[in-house]
Amino acid sequence: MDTPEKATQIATPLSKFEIFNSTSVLFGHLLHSAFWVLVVLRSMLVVVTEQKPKNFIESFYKGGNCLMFSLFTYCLLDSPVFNYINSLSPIKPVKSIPITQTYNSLNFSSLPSIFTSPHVIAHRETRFLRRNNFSDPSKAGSSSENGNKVCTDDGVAMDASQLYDNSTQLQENFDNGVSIEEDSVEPSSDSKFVIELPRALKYDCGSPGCNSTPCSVIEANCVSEQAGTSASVVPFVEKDSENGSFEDEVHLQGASQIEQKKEEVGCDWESLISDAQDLLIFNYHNESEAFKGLIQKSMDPGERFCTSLVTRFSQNDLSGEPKLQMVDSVGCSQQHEMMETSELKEINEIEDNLANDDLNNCLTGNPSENVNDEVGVCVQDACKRVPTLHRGMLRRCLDFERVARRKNLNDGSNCSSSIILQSNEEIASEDNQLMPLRPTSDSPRCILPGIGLHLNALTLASQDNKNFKLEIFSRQLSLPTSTASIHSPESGQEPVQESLTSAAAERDMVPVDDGVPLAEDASQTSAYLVGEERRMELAGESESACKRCNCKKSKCLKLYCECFAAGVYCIEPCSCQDCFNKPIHEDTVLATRKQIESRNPLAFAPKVIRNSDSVPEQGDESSKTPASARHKRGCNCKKSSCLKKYCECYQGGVGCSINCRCEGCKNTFGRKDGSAIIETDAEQEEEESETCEKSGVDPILQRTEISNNEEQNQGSAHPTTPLQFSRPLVQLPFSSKFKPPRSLLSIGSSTAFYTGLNYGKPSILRSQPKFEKRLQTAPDEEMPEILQGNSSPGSGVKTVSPNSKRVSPPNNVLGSSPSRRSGRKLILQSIPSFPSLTPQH
DNA sequence: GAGTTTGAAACT
DNA sequence: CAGTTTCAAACTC
Repeated sequence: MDTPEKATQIATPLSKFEIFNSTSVLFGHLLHSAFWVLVVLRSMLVVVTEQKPKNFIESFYKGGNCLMFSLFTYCLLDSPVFNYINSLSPIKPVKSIPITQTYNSLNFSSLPSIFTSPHVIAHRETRFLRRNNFSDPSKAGSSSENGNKVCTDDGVAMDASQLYDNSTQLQENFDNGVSIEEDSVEPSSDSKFVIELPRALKYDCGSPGCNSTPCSVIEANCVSEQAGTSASVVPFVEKDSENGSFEDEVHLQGASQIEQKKEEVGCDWESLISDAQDLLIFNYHNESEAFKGLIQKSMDPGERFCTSLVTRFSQNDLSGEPKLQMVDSVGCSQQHEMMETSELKEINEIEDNLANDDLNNCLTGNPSENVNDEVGVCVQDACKRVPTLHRGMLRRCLDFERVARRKNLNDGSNCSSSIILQSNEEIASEDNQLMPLRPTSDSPRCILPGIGLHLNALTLASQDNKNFKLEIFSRQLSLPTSTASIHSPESGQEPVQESLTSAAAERDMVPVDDGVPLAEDASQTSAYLVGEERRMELAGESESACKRCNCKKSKCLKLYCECFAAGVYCIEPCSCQDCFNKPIHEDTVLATRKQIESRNPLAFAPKVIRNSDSVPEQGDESSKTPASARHKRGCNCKKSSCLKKYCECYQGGVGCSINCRCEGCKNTFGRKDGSAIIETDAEQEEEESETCEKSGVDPILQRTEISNNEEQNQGSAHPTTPLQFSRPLVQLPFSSKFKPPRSLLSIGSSTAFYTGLNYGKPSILRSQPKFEKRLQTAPDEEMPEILQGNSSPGSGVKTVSPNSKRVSPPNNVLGSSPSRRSGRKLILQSIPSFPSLTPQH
């Protein structure tokens, strides 16, 4: 180009050389186009013919036409002449990579494999749409994409030279601050279609989330890393398609690991797939997908995440219960096969987003840098991990109720619950894996909750309105934080917990918000799951929450067994003997449970009731203290003076009440006779300190309790079930006996509780101040009524909160915010159970 | 970890 | 409903 001749020619507007050059380029493009058109046609045919090369295609393929063409193309493209032309043309070797890959794929890869994974297709498709619209943002992703591409090519010996060239070129591009994308894209103007494919391929590597500014920055700095991350996405997909469970991989393996794996597995194959899939997109009409794409296009990167989620879910709603299936598919291979393309797509998408976002967070080291993205990630993350959560939840949280439901559902197409249960056993091993994670970090926890929730959300969504779904997801946003924490140690634990808690609480709310009775199997199941998820979270938050019995004679089928009482199956940590409280014996467990409930409907109800009513007895301070809550039946301590955990009141972090028959009560949380509190300053201080911790929460709790109280009357046996929803009592409370540390109890329980007024205790005037306080803090419409009720002795309104004991950890305080008020009622209903650990087998 | 204490749960 | 027994957690050493 620098030759004298060239220089002379420059004067002329269009020299022969240029013409030739352009012509050559055009020719090359035409060849490319032709080739790709062929490929597309083939792909289409394949799709049409049920993804199998048949008849024409097969003959064509076998006949060598394709091969011939490929060879021809390859020769042309690889020939010195073409190379020369290429060197002159704006189209850099980068572009040739896809071609090469294609060539390889055509010759050596099996067609079927290409189309086997709808996930991938969907995956790519989405990207495809996005990229087209966001040329700019794509730059950011492009770098990674290119990087990924290079990686992909690594596996191909043939392309070694080209790869080298490409790499060099890439490097140059980066050095110059110019993304490779530009090079490849620019030419696209000539033959858009041709370029499109390569680009699509790139997209595979790129994450949708990369559109965000942060991502671009990151990519610029860390191309290689990004590439790796992006690569990680693919493995998930593959895994999914192969095993039906990719979640574990994701969690267990770091992004880097996955990356490596991907590379090892077969870059070539992947690239091929990506190409083919992109092509397939044309044939694969997925309404939702298209819709999604449109939305994404129209939206800003930041907003896109949320919107996409919403859209996604809303779509799911419309489509029925695809999501649910999707989730289930994890545990149920059968369904996996049945999964629809749209579902798979969604999953893939989510995964991609998650992976990318996570990566971004990691790279930046500042997860919170891009709030929008983060949020999106979180949500997506939650979605992504749904399966995993399920497993986690399944572990131990299987509520007996669920089991019962499961039976009912067994036949049904709606296998959500059943699947979960089944998966329980199947996934036991997996769960175990997860377990270890808990202690180490929040990550596991985070994951679990999110997933479970997600599933629930999905289930619900399919059945109910979109709003509901939206809420769920929006609530799940909190989870993301936790997720982020996983990647970035920086995030404090508190935030995570908080997020979790809030998420849990909110989740609980979900069912309620819907306002849809959960009586029906499906709905119930979903609601149930939600509760379980929540439990899981709680469990994760505080190990103490985990039930670990040591039963020797009760076979864990009596309330002696904490696990059983809590409505969870025994797990490995348990030291029980002859344990029947396992999924294997679900029949027995259910029967026993029913029997016990028949005797005492409140048997599985939370023992501690968070109730404002209790206050009267104790006096002003009580209002501040956990004393506001009361033990359902009261203790009967004789020797412990209610100062040890032998005392259920003390254990529950609540003061003794009139209901207690204790002797020599010295309960620091509140004595049977309110006077006691006043007597000891030390005690007061102690209580106050505790109160302070909870002070923020109390109002809310009270409110919630109040609201609940209205519905529940302990006088009736049913109060236990929060069940406005018409849920059968049995299902309700799974509760209970969660015995968290005091602090936890006092605070956490609030969300889950089902509160009621204490048994007809005479209300004391002293309580008045408390009431006032309540009113101020929690101006609920219901409050006044309740208060009145409280004031009237013998009102008989009691609280039965299934999970009263299972309160969320102290950290929850933060998590619980006034904003949730509306949801609280709902939460109570859905919360029935407790978090459990891994299911044991 | 073994033994004791304790009080709820279960039984009569 | 009260009394007794059984049971497993809580506690102590």
